[in-house]
Amino acid sequence: MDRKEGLNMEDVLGNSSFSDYISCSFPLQSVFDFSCDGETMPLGFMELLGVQDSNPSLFDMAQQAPSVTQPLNNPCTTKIESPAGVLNQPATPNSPSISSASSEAVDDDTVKVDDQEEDQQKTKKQLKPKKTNQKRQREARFAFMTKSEVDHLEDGYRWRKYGQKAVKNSSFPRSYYRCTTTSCNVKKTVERSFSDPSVVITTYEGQHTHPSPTMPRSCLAAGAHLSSGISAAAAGASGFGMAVQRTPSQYQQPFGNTLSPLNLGQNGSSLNPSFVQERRFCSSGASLLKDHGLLQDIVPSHMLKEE
DNA sequence: CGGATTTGACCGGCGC
DNA sequence: GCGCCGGTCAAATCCG
Repeated sequence: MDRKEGLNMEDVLGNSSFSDYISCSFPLQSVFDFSCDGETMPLGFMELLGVQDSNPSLFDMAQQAPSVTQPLNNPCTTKIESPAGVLNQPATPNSPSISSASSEAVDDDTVKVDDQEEDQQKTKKQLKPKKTNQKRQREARFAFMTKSEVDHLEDGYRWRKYGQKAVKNSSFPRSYYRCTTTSCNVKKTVERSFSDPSVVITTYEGQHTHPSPTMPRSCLAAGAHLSSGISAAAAGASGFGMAVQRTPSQYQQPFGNTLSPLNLGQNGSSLNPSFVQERRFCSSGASLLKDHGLLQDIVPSHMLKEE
């Protein structure tokens, strides 16, 4: 839709893939690296990403954190690229462009959507006259990369695929998903990196208006407990605090537990650190694996048995 | 049978 | 103005 975003993406990527971009373009830009093997706690991706507007945590820390750069396919590693870094902007994690843009995008849209959607759905069914004047405003987007063999990663929410398109400059199609919960207009697109087919690029758009159907409170607490202030603040403040991006280890290449979030922001220049949180299951994180009750919600039972 | 997925058509925005 | 492209719709199909 917004060509701009496509262009932004392309601007960001150039002719290369996200992975190239991530691993090459900003090797020294604020990168979180949470290793499961070392002393570092396996900080859940969820917690890392669940950052909202005025919340300083993630991107603030992204700027302050020591830049530990590791190869993309470092085992059991979560990387978060600072959006500021991503766009090669001055390190101003709390800059107005970040917070204002994100809140605007979110708040505006949630209001508009109600309004427009009604309108829209009435009219659309009669041969889609669609919106007239108003440019459609898009929700803030947030993309990240996951090294995974499966395209559609479980994230605790239920998604319905509503489209698939071939992507220019890529031999892999892009899939479009929408949250199945009524009144929740979160969307996500999933595509594979052209240059590195093992990398899945997931782009979320919008905010869930409901808790994750598979996310128990205890997990949130546990997540907050596991990680320090960053996660607690992040999970609490985020509209997506309840969202869970799970990446069942059994889906992934043993060496490929890599997630590289990219915040695309509302228009590419402003960044919205809203949302998705990822809870990852590292082989060493036995405690995290205990909650089979949860797992059963999102992981087919036969997979659990295989563990 | 109901829900999810597939897939071709359609639409709007943007660049040339 | 035109063509390209991303995003969405919706009928057809699949699947449990």
